[in-house]
Amino acid sequence: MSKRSQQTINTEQNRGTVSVIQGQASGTTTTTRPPGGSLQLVPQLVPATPAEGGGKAKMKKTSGDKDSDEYRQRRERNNLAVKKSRMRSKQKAQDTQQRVNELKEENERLEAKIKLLSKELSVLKDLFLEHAHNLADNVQAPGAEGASPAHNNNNNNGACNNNNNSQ
Amino acid sequence: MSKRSQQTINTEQNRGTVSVIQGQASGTTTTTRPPGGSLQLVPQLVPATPAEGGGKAKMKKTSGDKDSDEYRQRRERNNLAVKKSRMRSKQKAQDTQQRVNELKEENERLEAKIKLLSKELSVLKDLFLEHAHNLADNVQAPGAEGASPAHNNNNNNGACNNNNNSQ
DNA sequence: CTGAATTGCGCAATAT
DNA sequence: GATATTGCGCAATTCA
Repeated sequence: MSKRSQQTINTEQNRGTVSVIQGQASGTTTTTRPPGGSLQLVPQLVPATPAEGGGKAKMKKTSGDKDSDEYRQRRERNNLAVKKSRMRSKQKAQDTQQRVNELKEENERLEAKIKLLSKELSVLKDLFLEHAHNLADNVQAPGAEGASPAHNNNNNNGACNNNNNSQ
Repeated sequence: MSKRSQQTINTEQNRGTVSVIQGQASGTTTTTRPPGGSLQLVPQLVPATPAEGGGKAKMKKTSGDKDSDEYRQRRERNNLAVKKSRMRSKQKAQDTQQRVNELKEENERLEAKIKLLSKELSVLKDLFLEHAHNLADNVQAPGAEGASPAHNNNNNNGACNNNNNSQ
C-alpha cells in the first residue's frame, strides 16, 4: 500500500498531458498515507520543461501540483466516487437482467391464461351452436305431436365481432 | 500520437505492485519510442526488492521490459480488445434494457387480451344461464299448448370472435 | 466556483 | 499464445 505514480496519456493529437498516479489502498484506513511499505524510488521520465509559450504556468499549491496533499485527496475522493458509480451501474445492469426474467415468466403465465380462456370460450361456443342446431331441428321437423313447437329463441343473429385486438 | 505511461495499482492487501510510468507526448509516430525529447527524470515508487524466492528475474528483450517494442505491441492489442469488450458490454446492456421495454409492451397486450376474453366468456356464460332457465321454464310449465313461449331473450352480443392474435 | 457522478482510457491481472 | 474480461486509477466532463 503506497502511492504515487505517474501516468501520461496523450493519445492521438491529444495535448501532451502528463499526469501521475498511483493507487492506493483502501483496505484499511482510507486515509492511509504512504505507509512506506517496501517501495523504492526510481527515476521516471517526465516532460522536461513546463515552459509554455504564452505561458501562464499556474499551478503550484504545495509542491507543484502532483503529490500535493490536496491533489491526493481529490484523487482519492474521485476514486471512491468512481468505484461507487461503477458498482451502481453494475447493480443496475443486473437488476435489469432480472427484470427481463421476471417479465418473461409473467408473460408465460399470461399466455397460458389466454390459452385457457380461449379454450373455454371455444367449448362454450360449440355448446351454443349445438343448441342452436337442436332448436333448428325442432323447428324444421316438428313431426311428432309432443313436439316443442313454440319458441324460437333464435338469437345469434350473425353477430360476429371480429375483434382483432391491436394496440 | 505517442504513448507510454505507467501505473501501478496496489489495492487492498494487494501485493505491493507499483510501477512507473511516464508518458509523453510528441505527437508523432505511434511507434514513438523514448524520444528523449525533453524529459526529465523523476523519482518514482516501485516495489522495493524484486528478490524472489526462486527468483528467475527474466525480462529483457530489448531494453528491460517496458518500452520494449513487443511490450508496446501487446499493450496496444490489449487496449483494443478492452475497447471492443467494453463496447459489447455496453451494447448488451442496452439490448437488455430494450428487451425489458418490449416485454412490458407484450405484457400489456396480453393483459388486454385476457380482459377481452374474460368479458366474452362472461357474456357467453350469462347467455347460457338464461337459456337454461328458459328450458327449465318450458319443462316445468308445458301447460298450454302454444303456451309459454313468452320471452325472447334476445341478448346476443357478439359471440364469434375471430381472435387473431398475432405478435 | 465546489464537489460528486459519469465516462473514456490505459494498465495489468486473470479468465477463456 | 492470443484474445476477452475485469478491477482499478487518472483525468476530462457533466451534474447539482
